[in-house]
Amino acid sequence: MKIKPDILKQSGLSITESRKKILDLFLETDGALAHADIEKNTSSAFDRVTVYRTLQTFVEKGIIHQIPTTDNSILYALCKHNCEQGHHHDDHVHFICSNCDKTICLDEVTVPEVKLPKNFTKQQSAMVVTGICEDCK
Amino acid sequence: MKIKPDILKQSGLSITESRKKILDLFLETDGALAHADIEKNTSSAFDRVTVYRTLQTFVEKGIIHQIPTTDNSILYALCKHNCEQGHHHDDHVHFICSNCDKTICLDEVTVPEVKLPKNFTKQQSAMVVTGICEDCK
DNA sequence: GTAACTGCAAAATATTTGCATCCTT
DNA sequence: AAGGATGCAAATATTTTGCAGTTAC
Repeated sequence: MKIKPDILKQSGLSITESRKKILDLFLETDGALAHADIEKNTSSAFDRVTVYRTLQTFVEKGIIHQIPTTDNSILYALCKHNCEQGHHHDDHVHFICSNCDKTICLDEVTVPEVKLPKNFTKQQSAMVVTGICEDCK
Repeated sequence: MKIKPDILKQSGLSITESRKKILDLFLETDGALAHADIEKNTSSAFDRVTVYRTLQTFVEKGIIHQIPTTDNSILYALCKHNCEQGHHHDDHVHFICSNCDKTICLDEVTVPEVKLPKNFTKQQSAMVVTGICEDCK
């Protein structure tokens, strides 16, 4: 596993308490986190605004990516593969367990290609599968 | 095209001004609408709260479905096929144009099946493709 | 007439912005 | 020391809830 300071340094970010802590959370969580989860798990160690700004920065730098949800929230998960700044490559499937509500990145499952209608050009695609995860089985 | 009152009646909803107008909007829009779009396009003819409640009701009754987005909002689109109350079958791909920002339901493109890891069970799946649409080509 | 629906007011939440201060480099 | 990052306060925006009045059937 990569060491936190490295990840931050590689992205040209200064190494601060909040960034280390939030990054930690992602590294030790096997799944996606919502803004609320982060506030909860850091027990308000720092300002809500800082969380907003940190997440935004991490997305911009390609450290985490956003997962679309259907409930007026955004989930964030670590970019495990070759995401560069401003250019994400998270073509894996996201799985949301309808029992435990966890969101899991299925890194080994690639989003399949689809044939788009004529005159449509694809840039990115995302896929979210809902169901029962291995732990709740 | 189905006639509005029918859609409402079939869902066991009373036919009211707001429901007709919002349903109208969906019928004449070839694409998805966000809560904000609806408020805009009905020029505040009725309360914001009514829009929230109407959308919620429509989703419950299987008249519209939600499209996941990555920007803290929910998009809604008409269910064109066999959606029943409490049970959606919108296995088509959604396309978001990064130029004009419109979201289009590609009804003819079905979400492909993916092989999930052992012990994962699928209930539903959704797919969102970003790119350039036919109009912006 | 009754149940369902709407509008208004207000509460609860969530997000953004500006600025002074503090920390990292 | 300089630039970037944080915390605080406050402005906005969004969503939810309760209730009284209205409408559809």
